[in-house]
Amino acid sequence: MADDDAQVPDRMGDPAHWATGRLLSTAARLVEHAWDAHLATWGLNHASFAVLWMVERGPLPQRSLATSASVQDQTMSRIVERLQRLGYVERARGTDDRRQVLVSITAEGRRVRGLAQDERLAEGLVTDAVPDPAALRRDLLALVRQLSPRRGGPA
Amino acid sequence: MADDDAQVPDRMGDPAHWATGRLLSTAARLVEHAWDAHLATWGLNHASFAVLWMVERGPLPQRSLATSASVQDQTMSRIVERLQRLGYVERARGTDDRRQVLVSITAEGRRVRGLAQDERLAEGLVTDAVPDPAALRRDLLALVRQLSPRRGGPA
DNA sequence: CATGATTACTCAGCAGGCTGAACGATTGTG
DNA sequence: CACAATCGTTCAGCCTGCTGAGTAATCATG
Repeated sequence: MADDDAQVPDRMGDPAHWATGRLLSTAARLVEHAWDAHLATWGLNHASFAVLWMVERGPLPQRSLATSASVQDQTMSRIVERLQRLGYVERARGTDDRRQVLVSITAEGRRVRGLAQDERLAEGLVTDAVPDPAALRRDLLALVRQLSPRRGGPA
Repeated sequence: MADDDAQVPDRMGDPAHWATGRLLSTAARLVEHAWDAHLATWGLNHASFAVLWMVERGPLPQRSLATSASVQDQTMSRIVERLQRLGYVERARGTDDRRQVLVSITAEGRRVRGLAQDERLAEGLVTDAVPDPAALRRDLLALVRQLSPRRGGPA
């Protein structure tokens, strides 16, 4: 068996032969990795940076953060816990609905968020490598819209 | 503060305003999730399925699997360990180079891989949602090629 | 042949994802 | 007011991904 291929045949060593889903996952992971390397300077990563971005305009319920980010509540809970440990956000019980946990950014969190922000780097990671960034955005957006669990969709 | 927006302002609730990297990560995770739901029938997921696909043609060193999949050796080690636990692959020390661990597929592994294969489902997840799947593939391929750590690049 | 560098892999530990189960606060209903 | 249903969050546990550190085999060099 395997009489005409090297140890790692082109068929699998070359991404050109991968299924599109695998291509998508790998590309995402590579971009994430590069972006995380930048954010690590302030103890942040792609997930926690996105949270800081969301709460910058004002306190939000943790559940809202999870929904917007398309992750489970449990996942968001740990991300916020870590941000709190770093001193970048605070958590307080909601006043009108005391079930909620309101997440608000601290002064230090706002400062760090501003420092970490680097549109040029972030977008450049993708746009510098891709022939048609606008088309890519359009396709990714279509994917996210299509696959996001729509609450109250076609009953 | 926050005098003119609802609890979750459009600015962050609507993916159209996200950075491209975040769009990419989210799209990848949503596609992965749907594909994993299918593979879970046989105890597989996107990572382990890819390994079965790679070793189907013959035994390969674990390191080669890691490199092809663009993950760390440690990550691949645990994926293979789990596949071994499921009885889908076997591990054997290399004969010529006893540092290597050669991963080979079992009969059961081959059978399950065949059952789990579903090109229509896998590709359809992406192509059914996207205007121009070919352009998406081209852009993702460019990203992977650009960001993959090239060993022996410009010295 | 002995020594040191390199290679292949494993172990320990952290973080982001997931599911399932529990818990407290709120809301609805009789 | 008591009680059940619901909502928001947390806890436990699993998998994938990462880094850092360690071990064993191989290779290169003197």
